[in-house]
Amino acid sequence: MATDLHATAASRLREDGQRYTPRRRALVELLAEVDQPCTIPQLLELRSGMAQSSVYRNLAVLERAGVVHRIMTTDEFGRYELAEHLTEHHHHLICETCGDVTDFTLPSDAEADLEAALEKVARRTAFQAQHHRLDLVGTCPRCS
Amino acid sequence: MATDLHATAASRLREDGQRYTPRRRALVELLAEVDQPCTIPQLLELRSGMAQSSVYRNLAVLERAGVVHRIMTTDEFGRYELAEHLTEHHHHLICETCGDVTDFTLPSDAEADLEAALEKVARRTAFQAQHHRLDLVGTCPRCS
DNA sequence: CTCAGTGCAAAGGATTTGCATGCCG
DNA sequence: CGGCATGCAAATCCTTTGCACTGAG
Repeated sequence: MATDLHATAASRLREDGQRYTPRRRALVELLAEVDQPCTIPQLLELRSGMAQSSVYRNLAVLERAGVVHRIMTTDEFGRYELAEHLTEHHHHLICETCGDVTDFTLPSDAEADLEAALEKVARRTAFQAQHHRLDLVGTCPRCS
Repeated sequence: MATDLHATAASRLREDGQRYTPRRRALVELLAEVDQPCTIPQLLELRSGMAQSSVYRNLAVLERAGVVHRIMTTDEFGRYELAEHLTEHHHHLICETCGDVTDFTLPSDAEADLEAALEKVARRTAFQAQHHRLDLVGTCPRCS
């Protein structure tokens, strides 16, 4: 599992002409452990000792290689999570109070229906869709 | 139509203890005309003569009053659109190349199915959902 | 006269970049 | 050796804020 994760990450980076350095490995490991989208400050706190600029730079490299994904929620902070190739297709619960983001999945039939509907929209509008994004915005249990 | 728009905006502001000033009216008018989420630089260009700080401040006031809505896409720019009370429920096509955002709606049955599925998720996770957000991310016709 | 709204300029804060150093190939 | 990765510090860029001024009630 964890081996697969790093092997895949390494191979993606290699294809992009990049190395899988210890810092990059550490970031991937961290994101896998936390299992929810993280801000850079959070990552820095969890693994102090890494320069802030290195975190930004390495996450940018990992994103270009398709290993991680950057999401924007409702605030200004970018959040990073492992790319869906390394996890599974999911959506987000966004708490407007504390900013926390957690994952959820839709029953596969609902997901399939949604995809079919979006497919039609893309065709109708001549939009080249790469992926969709579905979030619930509100208040998480801890904040309500 | 346009009368309704301004009347509603004015009343919402009044309830919030705010006035419907010429600048605020101009912003609402602009957003209604453009009919797609706009960045502050775009608004400034369309209606030069307004101080940048006034645009930021007035949009913040309008947002608190529920007249406009601020969305984040994939970049750092906040984008504003009229609140759904003043338009209709819709979703977004986000172009990763040019950053442009356009609206689309789902067939009402698909929308209803989606809402039912999300309702279940909210109950299951004890998350107080205020609204949902669905976007297609990809490349717009002009950029592809 | 009072107080919110406005413009201008400066401050904030997340993110990026320049540069010197260190390390892997 | 050569070149990318890293740390540190300075620079950027969107956004917010302080302050003096103006205008409506």
